[in-house]
Amino acid sequence: MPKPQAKPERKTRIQSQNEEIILDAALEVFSAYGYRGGTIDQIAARCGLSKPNLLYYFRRKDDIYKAVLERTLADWLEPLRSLDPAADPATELTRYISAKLDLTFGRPAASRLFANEILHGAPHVARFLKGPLKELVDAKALVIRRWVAEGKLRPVDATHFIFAIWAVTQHYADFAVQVEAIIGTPDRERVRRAVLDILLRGIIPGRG
Amino acid sequence: MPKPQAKPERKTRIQSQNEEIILDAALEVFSAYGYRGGTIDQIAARCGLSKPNLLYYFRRKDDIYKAVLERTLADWLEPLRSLDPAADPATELTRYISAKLDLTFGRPAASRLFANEILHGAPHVARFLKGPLKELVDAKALVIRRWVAEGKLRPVDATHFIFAIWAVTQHYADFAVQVEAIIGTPDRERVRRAVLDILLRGIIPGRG
DNA sequence: GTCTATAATATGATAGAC
DNA sequence: GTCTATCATATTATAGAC
Repeated sequence: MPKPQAKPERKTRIQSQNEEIILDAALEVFSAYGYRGGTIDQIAARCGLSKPNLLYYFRRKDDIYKAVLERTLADWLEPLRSLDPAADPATELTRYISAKLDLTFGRPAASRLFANEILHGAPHVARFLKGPLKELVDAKALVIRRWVAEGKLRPVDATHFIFAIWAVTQHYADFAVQVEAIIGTPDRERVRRAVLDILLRGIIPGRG
Repeated sequence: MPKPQAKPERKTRIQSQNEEIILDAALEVFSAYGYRGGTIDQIAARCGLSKPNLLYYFRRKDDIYKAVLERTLADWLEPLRSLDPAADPATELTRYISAKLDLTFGRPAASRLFANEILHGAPHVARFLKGPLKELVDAKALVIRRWVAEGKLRPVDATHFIFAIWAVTQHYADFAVQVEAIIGTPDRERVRRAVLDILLRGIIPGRG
């Protein structure tokens, strides 16, 4: 959070704008080097502010990190949240996986920031994982189980299936340098087809 | 590498033993906090050596990190390497995926160390990725394509299928705190069955 | 080989002028 | 709000006694 000056005045446009610039730069730096590895100097340099000026907007390094992390969490839940129980499973799962891949390729830094946070024990988002995330996954696992019960989907371990979707899609952001080392810059449409095929062929009736 | 004293004497048992202890401690520290986040102090404290004493065995922090990373790379390739083209695909892929899961649950710190290294651009293992790893993946993708051509496996994008296996199996180590937040400590056998089912059902003939 | 002490550097954070 | 200068601390790494 930015420090409010004496009186709780409304933010100027300059302020909001600078905060955005800082958070964009912080996302790049923290996702590339980790929390400990990224420095305030780097972030300041990247957005053309002096270090003390940056620290005027965010008093401490930790505040910057929390802000950039929180900004990504909401977006992260959205695709799963919009999984519609009333619609056709094949359509919905295809849409969900495609949306996750769009995030992966469109905002790889956000994926890597989140991956880094989890990888190192989720010190800043433990509450988020055990609260909103768990609730959402539990709810959507129920949706999948209902689809299975209704015969619209072949039997599958719902929660682990969600984990598999996350793992496979985020892989192309989190392990991008490895993917690139092996196949060069991946063709997004080919990735999409391959991933949909691998994840869905076995459980969409009439597709196996 | 440990610094050889004046003459290239053979290592004493104490030396080799201490190096092992140091590398074990370093694996824990670096995998938990990242390269930058882990300190020599932490590693020294964890293995009961003084910091200068530790630096007698490995002159620089970077040397410790490289050593512990290299020690894991060979083991990481082994399961894929042993994929047998002459054997039955269903058996081989089941064995491979199970072996990966055994690594994930048996040595999660090693998985997280590697994940962290890749996540941050693979500064230390770029050559490994473009050399031995790429060669191995290319070779094993050919094996899978042959199986498909022989009708032993349904059509699948071989390389992306290997990526999917990596992603799904390593997820249980790299994102362990997230998994735990959602389902508690996972039951390994259930994970194994779920993962095998999700990854193989669609492409093993007669299993869909 | 192992220790204490310490140098050298990097980095988070603040003081105070403008 | 933004800057220069600087402090305080953490951390890598070394010197030199034992």
